[in-house]
Amino acid sequence: MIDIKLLRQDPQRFIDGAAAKRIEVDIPALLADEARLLEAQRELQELRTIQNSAGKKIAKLSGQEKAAAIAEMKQAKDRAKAVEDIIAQLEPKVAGLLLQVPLPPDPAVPRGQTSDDNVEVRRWNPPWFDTARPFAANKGFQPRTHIELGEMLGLLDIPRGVRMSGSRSYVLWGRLAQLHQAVLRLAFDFMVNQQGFTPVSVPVLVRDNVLVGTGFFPFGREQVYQIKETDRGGSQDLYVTGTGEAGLMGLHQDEILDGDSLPRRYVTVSTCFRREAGAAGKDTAGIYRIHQFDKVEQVVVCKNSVEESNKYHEEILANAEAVLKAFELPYRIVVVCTGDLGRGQAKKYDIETWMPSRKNYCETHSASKFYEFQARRMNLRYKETATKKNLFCHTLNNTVIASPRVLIPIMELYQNADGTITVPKVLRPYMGGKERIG
RNA sequence: GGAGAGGUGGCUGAGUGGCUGAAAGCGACGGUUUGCUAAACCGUUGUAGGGGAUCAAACCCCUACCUCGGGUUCGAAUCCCGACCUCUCCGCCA
Repeated sequence: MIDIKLLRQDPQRFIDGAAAKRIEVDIPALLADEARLLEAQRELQELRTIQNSAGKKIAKLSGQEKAAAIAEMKQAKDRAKAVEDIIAQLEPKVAGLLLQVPLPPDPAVPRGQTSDDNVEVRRWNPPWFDTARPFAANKGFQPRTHIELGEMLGLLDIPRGVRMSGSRSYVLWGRLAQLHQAVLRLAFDFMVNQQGFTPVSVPVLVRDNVLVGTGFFPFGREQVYQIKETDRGGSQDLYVTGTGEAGLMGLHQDEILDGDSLPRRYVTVSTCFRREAGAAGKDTAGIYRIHQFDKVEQVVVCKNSVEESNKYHEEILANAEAVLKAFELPYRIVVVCTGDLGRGQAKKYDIETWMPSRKNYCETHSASKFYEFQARRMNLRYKETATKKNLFCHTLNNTVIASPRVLIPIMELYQNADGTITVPKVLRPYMGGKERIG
């Protein structure tokens, strides 16, 4: 959520920002409604002042004087009632509209329409694989896809996954299931042991307000699995989170943190669920776009400072890169263009890892910077030590690793001519020393 | 699932219709005292919105908030209804 005061001061900035993000929102209507609401609130406040002072008088009066004062007070009450009705009508309207206003992108973010307009900032290759050359030139044989490899080895079982749970479901068997865990463990341990992030285990079942707070709702409702507890007498429905970010951000909802305790740097590993509504027919093969996966996610909650936000944005990006480098997977960083940015994001880096079967770099990570946007929705503040003022925090998040998607480049890049898969060196300690699968 | 009890400020806890944004204690912060520490003493100490003053802050005024929503009343932390949440006991299950 953006600051309504800033919107009043400089509406054009927000109108331009929404246009750059290709998001429709009627800002003039919002401002008009908000002005009417403010006026009504001011009037109500005046009426309350009258009521309050009259109330105190009445307590001291008696007889006819008292009766007269009471009659007068009744008038003020009736007028107040009318104004209250106006407020009751406008307030939800204004709040709903305000929730829709996007955070303007950083000025330096490249303007563009779709992900095709994202701008590459750098790429990295391990010594043994150059993405500029074909696979066969790098490894001396024609590659198989991760699906072919997985089926050949009997480790990736899509039919049984589909039988149990429908499309976009899968089963990992044996050493592939172990590799999946190894990837997560390494990433999690790296964040905790090397980077000093606080490990947290959070709910993946959350209430509506957590997802409104993180900015997924109200627009992402159809992407989220819903547990209809209200149908069976429950007080609230629950939602199954699509990322650990939700639980980590929800941690400090409605809190005022001690400024000296910032930044808070959290990491969690959680199973993530996504409906993938509207993605029918897209990426249907294999384990690229699936309904359930596991992800190590990092979140930073820092002070209300653009410099700090920028610093931690680079830091969480570097953390993810460090893990990919440890895996020796070729990747590139892109800056996501304005048209491809989410409503709440000021700037976003995607990390795209090379996938031979797709002959392209494909998104495996997404590092977002929100400034106050999420914190306002979450009502997440801190007390600044020097001024004792309560300020909204800044928040950022990034994937550390998401699996099984990252198993695609691992399987395909580490495959051997005979269809076996070499285990990346850093993962072997998590695989009981195993060097090769199959 | 059955039966009870209860939700007041950072915390503990008083308060059954106007003088209560809320006693008292604790904690925190500032100060005095002190060789240092501790103790003692004095003072300050919620949040949000609006208005005024100001270059800006400090500052001043108003309004709202005693879980939430409705109701009664001229007036509600206090009375009534509903919701939500917490705790205890029993049962059931992991």
